[in-house]
Formats: sequence, C-alpha cells, structure tokens
Amino acid sequence: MSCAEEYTPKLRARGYRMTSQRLAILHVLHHSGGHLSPAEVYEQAHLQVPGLTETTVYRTLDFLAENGLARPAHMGSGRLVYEIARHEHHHLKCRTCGTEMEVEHALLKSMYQKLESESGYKLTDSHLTFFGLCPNCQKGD
Amino acid sequence: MSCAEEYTPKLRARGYRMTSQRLAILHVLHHSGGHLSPAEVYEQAHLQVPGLTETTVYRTLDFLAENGLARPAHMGSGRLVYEIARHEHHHLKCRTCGTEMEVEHALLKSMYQKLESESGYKLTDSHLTFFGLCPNCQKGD
DNA sequence: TTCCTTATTGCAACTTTTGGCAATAATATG
DNA sequence: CATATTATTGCCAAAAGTTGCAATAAGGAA
Repeated sequence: MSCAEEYTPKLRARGYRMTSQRLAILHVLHHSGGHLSPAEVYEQAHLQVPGLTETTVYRTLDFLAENGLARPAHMGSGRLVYEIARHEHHHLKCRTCGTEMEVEHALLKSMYQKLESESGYKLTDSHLTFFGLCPNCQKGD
Repeated sequence: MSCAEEYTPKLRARGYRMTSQRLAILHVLHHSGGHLSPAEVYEQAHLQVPGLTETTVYRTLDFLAENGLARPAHMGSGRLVYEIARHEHHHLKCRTCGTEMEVEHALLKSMYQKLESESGYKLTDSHLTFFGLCPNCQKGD
C-alpha cells in the first residue's frame, strides 16, 4: 500500500486534506523508520516538493502529531524529533555514548495501570525517554 | 539556610565557582517551587542582577541541570522548563485542561527495575512526563 | 469540467536558543 | 593583601522555531 493510499483516508476522515507537502513528509517519516529532526525531514522532503518551506515542515509535523499520524519524542537535547506512528513504544538512551534502544509499551503496562488508579487520570499517549548507561559504558565507568 | 550557603559548596565540590548570576538563578528556582521557563527565570533573576543576559540564563540552567542542582522537564510544548532539584518525581499532565500533578518516583520503582534487568542498561535520572485526561475532563468527554 | 469554499501554504517578520570570542571576575597562591 | 589563573559572563551574530496574513489549491457541489 502506498503512503497516499494509507494516509489520505485518515486525514479525510478527520476533515483534513491531503497535500503534496504532507504526503512528502509522511513518506519521509514512513521510510526512514527512526526519528528525524524537522531539519532532516525538510532536507529530504524538499527534494520531492521543491517549493516546500521549513515553516510548513514545522507546522505539518505538529499537525501530524496532533492527529496521530506521527509521534514527537524528546531525545535529551531539548529539541523535538518525530517518527511515523507505529506500535506504541518508548526510548532508552545511553547518557554516555548516545546508543538508543526501543522499549516495548507492554513493559510499562502495569505501571500505567497503577498510575491511573492512584491518580484518577486516564492516561493517553506519552512517548517516554529513559536515560541511563548502556552495558558497554557501565564497564568503562 | 540561605541559597548561597546551600548551593555554593555543591559547586565548589565539583570545581566550579559561585557567581551572582548563578546565585540569583538558583534563588529564583528555589523559591518558585514549580518549573519555570528560561524566559521566566530571566525575568525574575534580572531584577537581582541587572546586567544578566538571556544567554547566561540558558547556559546556567543547562549547567545547573548538568550538575544536579536543577532538573529540566518537557511539558509537552517542545520547550524545556526547569525546577530546582528536590526529591525525584515525575509529572502527569491533562491534555485537555493542562492541570498537572506530581508523580512520586516510588510508584515507578518496580518498573524501573524491570526495565534495567530486561535492557541491561543502568538507569540514571529521567524526568518523565505522562499525558492523560484528569478526572474532571473525563466527565465532559 | 468549472466554480466555490476554506484548509493549507509561502512569505516575511519575530521570538527563542545556541555558539564564538574577548573581557571580566572568582578563587587559589605567594 | 596583591597577583595569576582560568571559569564565567556579555556581546554579537547565527541557527532554530513561531506567528500573522494574503495567495494558493484541495475537494465538494453544480
């Protein structure tokens, strides 16, 4: 299934329009797999849509996140990166070497439930980033 | 104990210097209690140290976080806020009305342990922000 | 296909954050 | 107390991100 076929209906269902800019940005996120900074998204999507501006990239990433097609994540720099919305997961990043790994949401499930019952809040999406030392960097420490 | 008495030794112990700028910023964080944006910190600290620049505020907040005297947190906007380092805690924020509450780290303890044993990483500090719907906003939904 | 509505984009100005470098000032030492 | 060392700051300019508004174009209706 092409990106257009996959994502256009999702936008339409919410009353929004598919545009060449949005499609190019979704395409970049979809095929990169990982998380990208707005600048990286711009750099790549720009090739497909020459007139594309960085303003539009920022607005579109925010828009896609707002509508569940992309997920924003903080990777420790104070700046947001984005990835295509797939299975729910979190990140674990090494403070020393920067190596990252994904953390399945299943691992946090029971903690989420405890948090819901204690707080009364109904938890929705939260992309979490944990920091620590990877096995390798623990040795040298 | 004054801010100077409390924080100066902590910096000295690490080979750093206490300055009027750092003291003013620590004072602001210490007495505000909650988390503040760099702009808010600047606005207040500026009153004590007229020559203070925003550049210094950014650098100092980063420096304090790096050295464990302050903690950075993401509150969903893509921008960092800072609070004075106290007991370890996390935040839970309502997507609808913005109401926030603190989450004790104790509640996440066993999840942290599970995460460490599964990943091999040794977890260090991570300020987490969870998002959800507060009890009030669940009704109206 | 053509027209109409309005969501979306590009542009330009603006705010926020970062980085390089010379001047300043905190602290150790004589 | 005076001097030397160098961490820290301020200044300036650049990079990153945001906002308002007029022009454009997606998609429904005729």
